Amino acid sequence: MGKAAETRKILLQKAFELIYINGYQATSVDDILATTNVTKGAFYYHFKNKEEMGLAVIKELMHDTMQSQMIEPMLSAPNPLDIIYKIMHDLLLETPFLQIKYGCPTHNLIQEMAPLNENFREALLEVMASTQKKFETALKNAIDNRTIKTTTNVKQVANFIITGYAGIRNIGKLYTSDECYHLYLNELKSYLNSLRT
Amino acid sequence: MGKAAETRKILLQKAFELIYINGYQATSVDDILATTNVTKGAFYYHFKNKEEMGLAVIKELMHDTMQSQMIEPMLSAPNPLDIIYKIMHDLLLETPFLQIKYGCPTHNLIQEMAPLNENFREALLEVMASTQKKFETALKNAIDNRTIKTTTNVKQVANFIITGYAGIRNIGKLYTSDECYHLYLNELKSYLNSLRT
DNA sequence: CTAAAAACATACCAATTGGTATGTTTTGTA
DNA sequence: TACAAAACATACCAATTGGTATGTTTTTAG
Repeated sequence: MGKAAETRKILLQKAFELIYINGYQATSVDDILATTNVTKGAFYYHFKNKEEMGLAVIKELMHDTMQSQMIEPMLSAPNPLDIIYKIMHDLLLETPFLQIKYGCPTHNLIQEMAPLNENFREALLEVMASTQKKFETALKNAIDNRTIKTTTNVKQVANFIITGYAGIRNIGKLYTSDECYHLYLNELKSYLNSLRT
Repeated sequence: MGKAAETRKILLQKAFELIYINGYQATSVDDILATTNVTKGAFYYHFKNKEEMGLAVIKELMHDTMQSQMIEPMLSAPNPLDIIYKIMHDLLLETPFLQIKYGCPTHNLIQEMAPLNENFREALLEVMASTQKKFETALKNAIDNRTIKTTTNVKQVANFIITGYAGIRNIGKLYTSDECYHLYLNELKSYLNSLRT
């Protein structure tokens, strides 16, 4: 990677981290510059404005992260239902970067920016649409496996599962322990079992 | 209500609406003043600072609204399970003030403010804790009714249901139609049925 | 090596922010 | 009615914001 591309990557990475903690609007360009030792000239050389940078964070960083966090486990699936549970479990309890207090970067951004900015909404929609597709594929496999009922509405169930994750990342912010995560995971397991043949 | 109390109420109500649309941090005191024809002097007579006003919105407005939207339907419950579904249905599809695009005021504030400000977190936790208690009571009634399994973990199920609502209010922001709400409600119905004896 | 383009650095700016200082008006009460 | 306190109004301020103008340095291509 060239030096310029490196600078750009550093900016995106640090912006991502700050946005995760403080939100997009509350993260100032100056904040990003202060924590990267990059200057304003460099920033506005790489990005037309703050919005373009924010969109690049979604399209170039979050999209790929989401994919690698979903695709890889989803492919090596002996039992799709167990894998779905494991993904949720690992995402909630075994991913140190993601903290209960700060929730999920993607759903934070959806909550804050989707209503405010159409470009953000569309970029985030793409991230979530491709994630949902992965779940739907896993569920189709589970149908073929005869693991779950053939009458299962895979789109509906995938939507329900993702919705639950988005929700617990929200509710979790109210608490100071991971108890509610465990509570959620237990009931998720029951729910997933209710799908079985 | 005295005139001063009226002014205070107007400020809280308009602040609530603006915060719902734009978020707490993005809603400036000047915005609130401009849309209420109240002056800055009056604002800072009624509230020590912006934070105190925000907390008053939660404690004096949102808490009561949430209660009346939950308690009343929850009490007149012939079948608790059906009532839970109806509450969700009405909240999502029959409450004009709440728009898909802007989600739910409470969960918006949780997402934005809980990690940033301990006072907000605690105030919001109280709102959600009392809401969850209502659901737990309804579920206990459903157990006594023999509607749902006696082995049901009411706390866990209540948490799961609320979590789903928080989630769909988040995911819904990505879309321009209420299709995903219907999708969610359909699967919620299936899930609730899976709880039955 | 050299010129031009890419990459970065510095200094600045107008607008907006939450908040304050210092008033004036209104209201309750003796 | 008198007067003090409550309620409100106006003018200001320092800090922060995203962004720009105008540089200098570093790469790259011929």
